[in-house]
Amino acid sequence: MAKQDPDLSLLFHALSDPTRRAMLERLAQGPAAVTELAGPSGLRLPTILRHLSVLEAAGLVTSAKDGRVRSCALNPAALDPVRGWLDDQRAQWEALFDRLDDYVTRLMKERMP
Amino acid sequence: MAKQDPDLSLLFHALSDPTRRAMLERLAQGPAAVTELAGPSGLRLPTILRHLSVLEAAGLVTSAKDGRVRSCALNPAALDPVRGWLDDQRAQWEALFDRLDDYVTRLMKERMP
DNA sequence: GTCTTGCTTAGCCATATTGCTAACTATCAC
DNA sequence: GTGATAGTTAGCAATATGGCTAAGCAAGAC
Repeated sequence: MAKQDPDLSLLFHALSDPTRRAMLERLAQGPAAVTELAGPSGLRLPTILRHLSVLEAAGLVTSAKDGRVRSCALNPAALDPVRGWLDDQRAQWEALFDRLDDYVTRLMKERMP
Repeated sequence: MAKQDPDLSLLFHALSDPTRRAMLERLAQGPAAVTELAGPSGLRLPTILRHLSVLEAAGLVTSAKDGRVRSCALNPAALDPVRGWLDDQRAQWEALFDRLDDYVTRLMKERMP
């Protein structure tokens, strides 16, 4: 058990901050400039820029500069590993609970034949 | 855009650490004691205990002490908010790309009638 | 050119996170 | 009771995170 899946760590960490989730939700409405992304957050631009760099490092967002405006957009494929991990976990968890269920059922039969 | 969804922040933060994900994966095989949970990680018990408390704070794991052994188990419902958020995001992202697609299609038609 | 706008960089501060060791408590085996 | 086992608590150190201000730079407006 160790430091595998750095991607997942980056992704989950990027998603763990409400400001960053709000930025993603804003971008789900369409591309936006940095100032627009800061929007109603009340945070300063440098702060937003750091959050943006976290989102970019995780691959969730891409941005490009057009003139003096940086336009930011979602990278829709980026959440795939997250979904994959969640699906795997759920599958394993369900298998576990099925096993526990079987176990309990067997116990019941043994005790109440 | 603000500090809503403290649950989501706790959950994503709990999932952002590979050690904690490994602990969850171990628990997906069945309940385990703390020492067992530390297992091959090479980390000391106090460290594991802190990770455990993060997982419990996020609601992902429950534990109870039986004699001198603390037994830990998954809480399968805990990931639901995460799945919910991901599903919402995906739906919005798809809607966005459909809109962009329509837009491009319309542009093409206007230019190449 | 000059000014404004939009972003960027550098650097500071407070707090949180992640690891550790050392010392303690509580149970179980004998 | 004695001793081993399983957690637990307290506290330390290094680093990461999230916010800020101040100062800089580049593009567009005039």
